Amino acid sequence: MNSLVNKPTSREKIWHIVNSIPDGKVSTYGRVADLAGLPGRARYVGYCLRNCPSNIQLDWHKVLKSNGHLAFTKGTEMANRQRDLLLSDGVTVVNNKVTIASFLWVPSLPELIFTFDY
DNA sequence: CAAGTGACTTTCG
DNA sequence: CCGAAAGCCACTT
Repeated sequence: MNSLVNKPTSREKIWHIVNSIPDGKVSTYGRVADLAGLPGRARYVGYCLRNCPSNIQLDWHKVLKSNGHLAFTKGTEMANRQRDLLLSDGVTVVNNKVTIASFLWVPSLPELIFTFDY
């Protein structure tokens, strides 16, 4: 069946998944890639977050490394910004790191499917 | 077209 | 826990 809308590009899929992460939850580069249908493309997720148009709103701060660490070196301006955004979402950040076991977003299949609006 | 570059991940010591 | 190595792939030079 024909779709009425254009196919999203890979980076649009990534942005969509990132913005689907609920407040108070986090995900990882690798998982975002998987959920966007781009397995093995964790580095590309990082690329897309760094190079996103400044006019779109993106919850980039909810994306962490696979071990829960922020992607930025502790103490850097970006790390501090990300920490503050996470804290204001209710996510605990200790030593530049989030306890993945407590805050990882694990959507059910229906929840994932309905992140897409038709 | 070849080579360098990552907001990455996993494995191994 | 830390670092190195290898795998990864889009993008830039």
